[in-house]
Amino acid sequence: MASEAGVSVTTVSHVISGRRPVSPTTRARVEDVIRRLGYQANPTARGLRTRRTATLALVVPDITNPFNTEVAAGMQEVALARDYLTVVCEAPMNGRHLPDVLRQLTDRRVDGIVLGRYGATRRDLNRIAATGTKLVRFGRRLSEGPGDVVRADETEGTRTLVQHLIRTRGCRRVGFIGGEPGVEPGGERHEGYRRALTEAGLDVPEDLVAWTGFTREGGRTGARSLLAADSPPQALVCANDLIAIGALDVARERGLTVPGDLAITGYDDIEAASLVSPALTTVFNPGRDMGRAAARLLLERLEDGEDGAAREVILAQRLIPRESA
Amino acid sequence: MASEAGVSVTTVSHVISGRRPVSPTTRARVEDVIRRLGYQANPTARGLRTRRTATLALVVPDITNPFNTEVAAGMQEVALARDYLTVVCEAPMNGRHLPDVLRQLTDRRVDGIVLGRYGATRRDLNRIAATGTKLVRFGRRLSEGPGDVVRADETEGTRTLVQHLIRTRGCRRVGFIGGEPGVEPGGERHEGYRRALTEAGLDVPEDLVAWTGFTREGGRTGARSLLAADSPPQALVCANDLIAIGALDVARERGLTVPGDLAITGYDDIEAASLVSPALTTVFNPGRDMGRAAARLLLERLEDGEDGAAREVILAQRLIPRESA
DNA sequence: CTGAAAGCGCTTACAG
DNA sequence: CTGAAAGCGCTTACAG
Repeated sequence: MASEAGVSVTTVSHVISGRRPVSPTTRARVEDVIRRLGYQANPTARGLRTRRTATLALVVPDITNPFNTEVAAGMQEVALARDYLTVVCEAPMNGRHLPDVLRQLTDRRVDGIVLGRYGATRRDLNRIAATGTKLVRFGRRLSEGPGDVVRADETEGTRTLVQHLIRTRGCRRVGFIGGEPGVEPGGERHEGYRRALTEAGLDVPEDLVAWTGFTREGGRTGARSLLAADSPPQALVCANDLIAIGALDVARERGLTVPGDLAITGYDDIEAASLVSPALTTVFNPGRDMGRAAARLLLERLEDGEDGAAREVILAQRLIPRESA
Repeated sequence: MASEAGVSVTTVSHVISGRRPVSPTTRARVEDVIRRLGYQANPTARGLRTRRTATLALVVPDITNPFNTEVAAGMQEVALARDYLTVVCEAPMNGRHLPDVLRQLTDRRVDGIVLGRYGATRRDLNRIAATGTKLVRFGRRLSEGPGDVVRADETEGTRTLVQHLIRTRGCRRVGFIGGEPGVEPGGERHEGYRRALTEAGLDVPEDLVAWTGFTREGGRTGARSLLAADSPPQALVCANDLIAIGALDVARERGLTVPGDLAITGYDDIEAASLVSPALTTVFNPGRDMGRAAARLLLERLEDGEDGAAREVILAQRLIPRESA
């Protein structure tokens, strides 16, 4: 390549990187040969020298979860534009695969890791940090370890949803079906529900809150129990879409029209949310935006000389009004 | 590392690779230091020498499609066991991003590419082959270009599904709603439908076949038109789950019970298939198995000295009997 | 059974 | 404005 253009490899390197001035004529000649030969610097050799691999990794508990793939797509979108490759790795929750996968990644010298999952221990995080690999975590607070943080505002998302419910349907008795007790993001979503009711001057009816599980079955159980209350709810705010689909089942079995007799809301906007009948009013979790934000945080530290304190980016969620509320 | 153990880097390299005998004592000493230091050979340096990167790439039109992520998970499962990394890249169908993404991948010297999408031109394929990168394609015939092929037997899958329908529900008038005319895998699925009817000694009712689109709306249109036939169908075989969900909508709007008045089947087993009411009887596309098979084909050529002619692996599909038929 | 040395293809001080 | 050379950390012929 260098000999083709009649210059040294040094010069070729510099016209590609732009790290030092090259005379216009030389530059033109080299660029011409580059184009003609379709030359592309060997990333492996470059990586050996620079100790950079130009790759970002996303680690998730389940690569099959659509939210996670949205995150991956968002990361790839910004990474590709900066000539970084995005790799997605699955580290199933069961059996603590996470340390192994993280090790694989740091051994391969990826430049940055996005931990799109819960369940990393402080030790896992510290080990990553120790290798110098840049880190972004999802969903947890900044204080809980090294690395930048990206998260969605679940509380605000639920608050907006419940406001919509109150405004459009005029409900006054509003119930809540959470997931497993104590498991996030159930708590944050419950908090948003409380806040919206309080702000609207409504009671927060303790008899209309059920904690079951983040599943369709949990929704059925929860809905049956809340519908049995002395003064049954006009609306059911469900902590995720699966719960809401279970609540829909119960409404159908009771012959209740939705949203006429009973309004129902979900959360997450999984594919099925728009496929059930009536289609679910829900909140879309901005996975793609979170992926974008995470990649940007990484790239700023990797390429733009950012070296300040850890940062936390909180993204707004988007209300998806459909038929069920 | 080498100095720690009091041996040359040559020896360290050989105890790791096992490519030449090392005396038991030396080996033990080196292995001890490796363990103590948590030493791991730098893959970048190794790659520069061996011209191998120990990475496999999966290219898909839409990383968000659950089928594609299943494929990725299957690839990763077998790749990880052989210390290969799997990277997933999205090349959207619109705008011909594919050549760029492919170029990125070959520039990075990935060892193998799995093309999990339709729409690659002969030229794209030849370009990959020219770089020496191993290639596996999905869903097209062997004769259509270089590389090994993995595909699911869609015709057989539909045949099994329709046999099930006939056997369990005793239907004699069975309709078919396809996707866009001429677009695969609609044709293969239609073929399986025809075969099952013929084998059961039933008519293939030309007036009960509609070609619409692979969407819920397509299903609605198709179902309305077939239900208007002089002698309406007892069952509707739909070319995918979305179409079946649309058919379900129409059954509900007409007050038909499913499967009592009308049996309905889907194809693919998307998440929503088990979430709608009644749950869809459908066929599961073995994405994970296809990913596994693809990675194995690649690894055989990369690591096991396989250098024979192109191979085609055809995987069976799995019937998922649920409520709708 | 083991080691010294070349070389993979870059980047980057150093020199001019 | 440009080039010769060192060096990134391995693997692998070559030599003993």
